[in-house]
Amino acid sequence: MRPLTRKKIERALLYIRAFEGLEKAGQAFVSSRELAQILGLTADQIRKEISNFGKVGRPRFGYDTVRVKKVLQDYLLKGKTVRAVLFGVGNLGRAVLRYPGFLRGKVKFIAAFDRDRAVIGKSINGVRVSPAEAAPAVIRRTRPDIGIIAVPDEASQGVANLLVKTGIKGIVNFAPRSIRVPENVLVNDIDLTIEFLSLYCDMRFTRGSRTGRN
Amino acid sequence: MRPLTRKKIERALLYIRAFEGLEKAGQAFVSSRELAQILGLTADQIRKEISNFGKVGRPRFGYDTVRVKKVLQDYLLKGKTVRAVLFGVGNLGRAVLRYPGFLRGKVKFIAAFDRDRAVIGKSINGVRVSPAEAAPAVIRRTRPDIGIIAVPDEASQGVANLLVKTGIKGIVNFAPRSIRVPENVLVNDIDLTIEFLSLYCDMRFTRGSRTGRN
DNA sequence: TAGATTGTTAATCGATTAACAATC
DNA sequence: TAGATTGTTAATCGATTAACAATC
Repeated sequence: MRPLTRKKIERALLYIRAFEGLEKAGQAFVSSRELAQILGLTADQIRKEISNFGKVGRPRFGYDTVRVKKVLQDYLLKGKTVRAVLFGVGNLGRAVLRYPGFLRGKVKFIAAFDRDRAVIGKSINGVRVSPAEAAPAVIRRTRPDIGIIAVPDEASQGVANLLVKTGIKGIVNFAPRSIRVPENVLVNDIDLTIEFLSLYCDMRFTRGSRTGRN
Repeated sequence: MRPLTRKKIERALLYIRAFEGLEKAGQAFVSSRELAQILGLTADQIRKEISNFGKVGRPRFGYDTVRVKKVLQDYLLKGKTVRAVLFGVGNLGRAVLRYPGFLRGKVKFIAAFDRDRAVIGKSINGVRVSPAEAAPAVIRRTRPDIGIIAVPDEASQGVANLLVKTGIKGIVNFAPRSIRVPENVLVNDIDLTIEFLSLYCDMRFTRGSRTGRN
């Protein structure tokens, strides 16, 4: 199997999410056509993409929600939980720590850091906030998978440098400023302003409709 | 000029962001090579994409940060501010209302709605929280451009239906569940779990590096 | 068997990369 | 003028759509 692109990974995770919902609703099988309806994609695309993971569907029946979900999960996550550390416990940082989707999901925060005395020492959703200076030692000891940057713009590059230095290989960056990292570190930028504005611009350019980020 | 794809719109907004930063730093010109460094893209790509907007660069000098920023902004936003309404004033909703990037940016919240008595009537960052029942009337009167869904999963489709009924044509959906909308309504899904997990999966598949969502 | 639905191959489309001629 | 940097054309690559043969 060829290494998946980011886009294919995202969509595979979307399928997992859909299978989970169907499983919870007690639906044992789903056709590519029904999945397409649910996700706002085309049946062709779904069949093609799921077939990346083997012949997991059954003609005449569709996909076994429980089984295929498991196949995708095993391939993408191998049962692992993604362990994350957060920098910046402001409004956005707190919302991330309290985000209910991570509970069902496979993301777990193992530490949070801030420079503000007012939040240091507090626990948010079970995660203790430590002073930023403690970060290198904590990270070297606990070996998290990814780091989340939710600090003000000006501080983002500094945090990125720190994360890189401690050996972190993946960063989610909520700060609306590009950070520089070495070749072998992956960054996922989430800029809320761009997310909102791009939708609006797209509305004014597009004829038909498109859903999601596709 | 052909209608831009979502991806090209997003990148144009990224260029605007970069030009703003350079302008603020007092830099009058920037080359495609330097921009590429800053944004983690290639110079070729940047030149090609900016040339969509006309011959706005100067050989030997590069791009006039102030002027080119203005060209892109005029084309994409025509000086407009995007007026948004929020549904769901939980942790994530509050973080969105207080997000500092929107101030500099072109996004303005004109109303927020919730079902929880505890938050109704409060003002968050200058935006008053109204009961969900008031939404249709407020939206019909104030005509916002986009609606933001930050309610629990189970309520997301209901809010989407309400938004569609009032004539909203663009929705940012933070709920980790796909919503169904008519063809002519655009949805931008932001699922934090998928954002985090896709980065992690990508780390485990990728050889080299890639930045952002490209 | 007949029919529905998958898996796969071919065709189209858009995005990225590479190369170079145009230009200040 | 010489040289650097843009704008544009051509080549490659990946993603999407369409069509259909394989399969239960």
